[in-house]
Amino acid sequence: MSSVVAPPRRQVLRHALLGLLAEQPMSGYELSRRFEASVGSTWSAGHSQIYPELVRLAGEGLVEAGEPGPRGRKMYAITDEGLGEVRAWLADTEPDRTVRDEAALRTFFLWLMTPDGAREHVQRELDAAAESVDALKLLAARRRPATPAERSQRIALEAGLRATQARLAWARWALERLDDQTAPGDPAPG
Amino acid sequence: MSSVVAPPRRQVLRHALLGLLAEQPMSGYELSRRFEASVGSTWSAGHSQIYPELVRLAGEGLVEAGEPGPRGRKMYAITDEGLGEVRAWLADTEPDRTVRDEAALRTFFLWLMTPDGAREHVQRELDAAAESVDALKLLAARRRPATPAERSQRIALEAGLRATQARLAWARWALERLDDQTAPGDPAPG
DNA sequence: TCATGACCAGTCAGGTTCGACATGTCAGGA
DNA sequence: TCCTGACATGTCGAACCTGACTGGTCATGA
Repeated sequence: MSSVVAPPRRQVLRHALLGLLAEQPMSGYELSRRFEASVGSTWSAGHSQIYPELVRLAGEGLVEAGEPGPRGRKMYAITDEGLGEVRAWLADTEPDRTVRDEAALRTFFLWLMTPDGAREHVQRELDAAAESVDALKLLAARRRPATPAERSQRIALEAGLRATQARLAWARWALERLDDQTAPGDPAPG
Repeated sequence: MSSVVAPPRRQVLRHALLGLLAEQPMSGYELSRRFEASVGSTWSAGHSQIYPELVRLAGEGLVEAGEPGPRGRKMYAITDEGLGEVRAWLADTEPDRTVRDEAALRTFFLWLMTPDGAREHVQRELDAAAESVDALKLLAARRRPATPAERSQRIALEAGLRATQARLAWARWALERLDDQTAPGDPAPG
């Protein structure tokens, strides 16, 4: 019955771009920096992925490209159709809840490391989390959000902050545990 | 000076497979189920990725394939070289700390959803987190870990549990916040 | 004047991942 | 006996993603 030509994949990137453009028109360069700074904790994309995607999006009428400006800069604005597309994606499709986190994966293999290597791994996790917590707190403490978009971002930021704080607490806990394991077993109970 | 032929990429999958095989020999099928059940919260791979990778690994002498058994089942065992390879990966390479999490990404675009849609999104996050917390707690409460591998897995599990609990708490917080936003603004202070 | 570094846009090869398709075995129940 | 569902392995095309390379503008300061 159906001669399905193209089984569409997830296309998270394009919808993320549309979502960012829904806030305000931006150039590809700006988009790529925003991607890192704003949604970077949940998704990532280099400019080599973003530029071609913007061209595709423009070809489909989901965004509109302006004339090249100062340094060859091209501004992209979302169209009504594009806005409809993100909204439909958000409303009608379920997110893929599989998470990719290499650092966390490695923790499963702690036992393959030397005792020092294991401690080092967890310590690095701790450092990375601590740094990230500081950065997120700084972001969160900025001016209080004024627009709906900023309010959403504040809520999303809070998710990242809490997740990272949990990771930090975990790393401290894990370090203690590793030390206990290295220390002589079965100390006499009080 | 250097005519670098092949810039090696991350190859997380192969090392994850080696790590799982370091614990005990397994078939591809078992590996693919283990992948989901054990490290599934941090990485994912379908069998269509695992089978060819095992063949490559065998070709490089990092694992050894046994003769096909009962239902065509093939057991794979890690070799000394393979063990060296995972260990080197763990000790000498830094993890890529970029995380991919589509559900979290969507939260940045809460403002593009209808009020009901937004609440629904967060509610689903809450439900998913609650379910995941239950599952992880069940896993964590099993028998106390006996082998080094099990102890590592317990520590890794704890990371997942804490992260998920943080997500659950966040979802509750976010729901309240969304309700406040929908409610009439600026209630007179006490 | 020249060098640096941020800004800005792209292309391309090659590795990675996903979904669909294909094939077959074996145990248990209807 | 037939069916179902878990077991078990595999291929393939298309989409996705990364790193490296290319080419250019503009402001600042040495």
